[in-house]
Amino acid sequence: MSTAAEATTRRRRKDARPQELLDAALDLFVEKGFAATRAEEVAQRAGVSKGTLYLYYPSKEELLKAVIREHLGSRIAAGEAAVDQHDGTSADLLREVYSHWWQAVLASPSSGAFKLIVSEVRNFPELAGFYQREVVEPGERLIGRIVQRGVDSGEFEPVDVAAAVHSLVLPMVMLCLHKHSLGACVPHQEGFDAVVFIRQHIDLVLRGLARHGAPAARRR
Amino acid sequence: MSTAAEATTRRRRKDARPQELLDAALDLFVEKGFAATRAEEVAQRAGVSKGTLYLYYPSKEELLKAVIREHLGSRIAAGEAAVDQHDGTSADLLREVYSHWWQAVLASPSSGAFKLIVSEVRNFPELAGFYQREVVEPGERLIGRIVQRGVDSGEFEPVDVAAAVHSLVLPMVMLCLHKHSLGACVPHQEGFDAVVFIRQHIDLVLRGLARHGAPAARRR
Amino acid sequence: MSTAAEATTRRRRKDARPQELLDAALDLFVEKGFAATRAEEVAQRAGVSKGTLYLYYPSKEELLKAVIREHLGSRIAAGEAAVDQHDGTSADLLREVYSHWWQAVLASPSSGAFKLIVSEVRNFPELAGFYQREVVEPGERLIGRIVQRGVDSGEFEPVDVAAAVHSLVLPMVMLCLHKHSLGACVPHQEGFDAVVFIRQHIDLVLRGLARHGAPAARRR
Amino acid sequence: MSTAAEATTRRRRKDARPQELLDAALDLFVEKGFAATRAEEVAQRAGVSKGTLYLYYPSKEELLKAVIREHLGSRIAAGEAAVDQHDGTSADLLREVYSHWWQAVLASPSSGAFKLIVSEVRNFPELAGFYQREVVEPGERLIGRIVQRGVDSGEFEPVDVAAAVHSLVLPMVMLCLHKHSLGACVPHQEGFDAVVFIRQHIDLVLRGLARHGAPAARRR
DNA sequence: AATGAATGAGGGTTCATTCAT
DNA sequence: AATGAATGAACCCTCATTCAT
Repeated sequence: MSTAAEATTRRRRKDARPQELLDAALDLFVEKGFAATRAEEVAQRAGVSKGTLYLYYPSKEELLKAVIREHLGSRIAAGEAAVDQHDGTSADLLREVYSHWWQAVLASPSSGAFKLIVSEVRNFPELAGFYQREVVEPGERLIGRIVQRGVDSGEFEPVDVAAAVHSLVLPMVMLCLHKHSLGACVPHQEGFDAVVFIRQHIDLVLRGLARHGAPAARRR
Repeated sequence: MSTAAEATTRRRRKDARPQELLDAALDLFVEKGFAATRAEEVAQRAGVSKGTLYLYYPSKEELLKAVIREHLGSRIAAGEAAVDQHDGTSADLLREVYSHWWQAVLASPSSGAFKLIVSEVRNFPELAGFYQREVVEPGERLIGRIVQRGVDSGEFEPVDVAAAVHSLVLPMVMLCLHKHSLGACVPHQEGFDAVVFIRQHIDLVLRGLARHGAPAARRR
Repeated sequence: MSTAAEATTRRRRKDARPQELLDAALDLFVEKGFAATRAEEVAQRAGVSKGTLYLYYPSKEELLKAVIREHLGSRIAAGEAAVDQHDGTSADLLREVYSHWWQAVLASPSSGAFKLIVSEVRNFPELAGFYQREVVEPGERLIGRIVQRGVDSGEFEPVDVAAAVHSLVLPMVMLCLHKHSLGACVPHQEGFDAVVFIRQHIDLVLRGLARHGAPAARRR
Repeated sequence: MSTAAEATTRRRRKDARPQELLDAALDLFVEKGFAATRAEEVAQRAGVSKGTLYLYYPSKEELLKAVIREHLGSRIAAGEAAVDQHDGTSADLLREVYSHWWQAVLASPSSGAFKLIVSEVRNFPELAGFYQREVVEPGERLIGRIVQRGVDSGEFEPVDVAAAVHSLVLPMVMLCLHKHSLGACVPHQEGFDAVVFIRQHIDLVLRGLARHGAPAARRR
């Protein structure tokens, strides 16, 4: 093996470590909570020893913050573009962009990060500002723009936009929390499918938003 | 003070101990999480010594379970009666039962118990069954009955009742969680009032449920 | 046993703990150094468990500081009074006050505290100010007063007082250090007796200080 | 640079490694103590990596011993020759040999080795024999010979030679210790100059040793 | 020879729980 | 019943040492 290849092999492992540790940490922090997760467990799940964890993250707390940053760092940008380009109805826009996005989040490990925020903010108040800035505000702004667009075009009733946004978003977040709390404990309720529910919820809200006299939101 | 009076005072305090401990434990478990809360802190906040805590609860874990039992033990019965007796529209019934009830929950310390469930179920799976049995099922049954009533009477569209229930309930639970996580950390968002939102959310959902051709849900 | 007696028994142990811990800590810190001494060793030598140490001192470092404070806290006051009251020659005063004092120090566990200072000041610079203030300055001032008194009375040559003080004091401190370093490792050098040396050293220095033409310092 | 020159450079660096490591180790061990110094710090200060340290010394402890050997290995030989050749007064000899030698020691990094001995002998008793054999005994023998020479020649009082040697030597060792402990922490005491003190101390002791009737030790 | 990633034993500190008073 | 001193298992983190590259 050449020196370059050697270095590469070693490098490859080293480069992969932080991600492996973050993945392990997310799983365990979400499952057991930060305080109840031992640093060594995280290391073991990542396939390294206790000491190695500390080569990459200076403390368990910094590891938590890195996990949060990774999974809740701004991901809204893509959505913004979609909103700008869309030229159909606001109802379609919401159904497309929004329900797809939440399905993806729910299916991804990032869904657990919401539980982490809920469980740990009060112990690590720095997280509050980060979450507010990176998730809450851009998220509400994005959905708010869509709703406002519908109101402006006469497609929706002139509702309180912020409230409508909450009606749309809160159940989605709750689905994420549920997935990693009760949902992981009880046998799946027959007949409940989160993905189906997302669509149903949007439909219901869209019917609530629809302007009287305007055509009702189409069922697909 | 007479000896009898002293005895009475002491007795009263003694009788109050378990409740004081539960109150202190709820506060702290909700704020910091179960694992990050020290048994001694709970005792101190309840005004007793560490040892005394263990006279009333055999372990920190049992204390957690008692807290959960206290705050999430069946409270739905009252609602059931209201449903049976009501003879107005289902929309009114929903607004009444539901908005009053959630306002009460949100304002009470019990709101914190939802955060406890979300944060701790996976560490104490016994809680899952309890919560499912005592809260989820009766709660969904209650709201479900009201929605079904509206569908049956032709007041509501023939929607998927379970989905509508989730659309109604999930944001409420999320409000409880928010109150004890982010909401306790960031300065109150101007213009956001949970109680107002509850009404707005019901109105929105009721508009979504309303049968075409039927009169729209009245704004109050 | 009466309640008072009970309390007393328990209290007695509790009151004695800090001193027992300080004694154990002094021994071990002096012998092995601060960093090489384990907190648990200190606890064991004091006859308690690891956790108990932390009921009395919040950290190993605070334990070190308490040890230093205990053994190097101002003890010079007594000497001051003796100097004020003495009305014999300065040579006699020095022999009496000073050699007695150093014999006492050398025989006591406090002698080890000098080794602690030498070994640990650079890691705990707060100790420097304390030692300077509580030991170096009052000590040098005291001895300096005696020497100055002799110079003023014509008993001693008009020497550099500060230098003479160092000539007197440095070997004494060195004896303390030696006792707890080399002196604890090699078989006692035959013929070397620290107490005898203290007197010999004073005599030598006094002969060096003595004014020409004045009667030489008497040998005792 | 030619390959040959490169090889030379590398060789030169490689040859210098052990010395660079010893220098770094002395500095750090003296400053922070052996136990509180990390092997990696030593390597870093010597400009090599952690692993390289272990190519030259099999353990941190062996590094300590090498440091001690380097700085306290027999250096007294030069002094012995000076004593043999000297034909002036013993006082002059003492001043010359001794004051020069100690000034050199105090100014050199070797002064720190005394602190190392004091701090670490009890953890590494092998050091005790080495120090006794290489430093204490030859040093005391050398100074002792000079004093004895003065006594024999009638220049000095017939004092206890061993005691006089201690009176001469202990303050010097103490100066070395001071330099690397308190002296490194507190702002330099105004008016204190170790080199001046060395001369003052010799003068004082020589006056104490001087035979009555014999000419007093000259001030230089 | 040199590096530095990896290891894991070890040590400081915390805290649930016990129990003598 | 109430206390709080004491315990020791457990956990976070460090660092001497190893070894693949």
